[in-house]
Amino acid sequence: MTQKQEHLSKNQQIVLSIIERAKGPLKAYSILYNVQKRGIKAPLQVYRALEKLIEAGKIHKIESKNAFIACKNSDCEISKTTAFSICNNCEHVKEIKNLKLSKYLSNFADNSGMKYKKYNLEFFGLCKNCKIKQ
Amino acid sequence: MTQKQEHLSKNQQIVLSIIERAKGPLKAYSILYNVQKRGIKAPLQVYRALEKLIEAGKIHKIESKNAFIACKNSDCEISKTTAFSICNNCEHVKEIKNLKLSKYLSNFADNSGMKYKKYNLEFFGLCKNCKIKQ
DNA sequence: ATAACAAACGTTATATTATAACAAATTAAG
DNA sequence: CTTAATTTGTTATAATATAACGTTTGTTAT
Repeated sequence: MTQKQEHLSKNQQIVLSIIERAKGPLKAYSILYNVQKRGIKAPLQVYRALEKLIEAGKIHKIESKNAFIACKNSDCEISKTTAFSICNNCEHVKEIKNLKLSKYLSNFADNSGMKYKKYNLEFFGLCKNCKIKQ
Repeated sequence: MTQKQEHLSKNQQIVLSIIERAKGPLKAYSILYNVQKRGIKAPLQVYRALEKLIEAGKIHKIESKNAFIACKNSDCEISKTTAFSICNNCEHVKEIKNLKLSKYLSNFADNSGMKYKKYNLEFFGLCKNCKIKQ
């Protein structure tokens, strides 16, 4: 029962709620714009909250987009292993939850003698909808 | 024999040669600093060269670091599928060339109906050297 | 409760990364 | 050659992210 169920601070809660309500990944300055009515005025306040939320596994950063998305994988406790599918057309992003994939990658070892504790995988392609339309 | 053996322009050659000589990934503004003696004066000249070099598969962007590294996988013709190992301590970055891994990921399909043509995978951990020292 | 410490906050300034817009020069293709 | 496409040079500016500092709030141990 020693869940890392962090208590979230006020700013962290505000930022998280914006990200959770969003349909897709949000950029930091777009978050900032959205939370100004709630008293958060400066970029740094947003970035600090983002940092903590990432540590807590509540959100992930989509590196190729510099954007942030809520974690839907409730069982990835600290979620150091992430995979996303990204549509090149409509920009839709979805976290991939696939046990085989995550096992495969978590156990991956090459001949470098390096053991990996963390990875981030971003797949790109056309989503079902956009494939039809084109 | 229809290799996409692009002719590289002057600026593209200059930027590529800097990246190829480097021991690790280089940041755009560090590249800029390195090529100023060769007549490239502005960020945009560097970014334009980087863009073309990525398209040509000569270099890759390490998204988590906003840095650029030469492609050592001579057989990845356009290299839309990339994997890297990154040491969290010494920051050493190495492109992973592993046929099983690339086959596995290239063939990966989840239930979303999305077919992936491109991916980028970044593994994090401690390299052999840093593991010993700690 | 309160002292001691850690975490979060607010604020200003600034660093870092990346692109827009436009005109001139160079290169490739018919 | 000449037309089209690409690359270049240049200035300005947008977008993303962190440094530094002092204050406030929250936690823990006595």
